[in-house]
Amino acid sequence: MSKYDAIYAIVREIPYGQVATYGQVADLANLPGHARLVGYALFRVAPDADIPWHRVINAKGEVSESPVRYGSDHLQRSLLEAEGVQFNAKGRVNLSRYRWQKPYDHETPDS
DNA sequence: GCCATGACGGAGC
DNA sequence: TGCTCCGCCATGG
Repeated sequence: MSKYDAIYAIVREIPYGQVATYGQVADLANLPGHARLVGYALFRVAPDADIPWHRVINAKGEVSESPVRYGSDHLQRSLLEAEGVQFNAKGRVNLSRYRWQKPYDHETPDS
């Protein structure tokens, strides 16, 4: 699970009131394109670690959920709202506004 | 060891 | 904007 340690580290560094997409976390965790593993990894460790997993959402800006989660989506949304993240009528957030982005490193959105 | 599934992403229609 | 299909990797039966 060492490789996932990077994922946990990234998620753990997500600041208050901001969110990150699985793809973004995957990229920052040196796992480009493996967004699925990020979600899977979080699913396996979330309840067992002190990680703000509720700040990790999908590229659609919507809080992902699973039949097994059964209601945790409500909790995640509540936590995000408590941090100042506003949800629209479709239950999605404005990624352009709440998406977490590193101050300045090597990664740039575009040119 | 193989098969099916899954907190996703991106491209196509 | 919304839905569908494909790809990628790890886990569980």
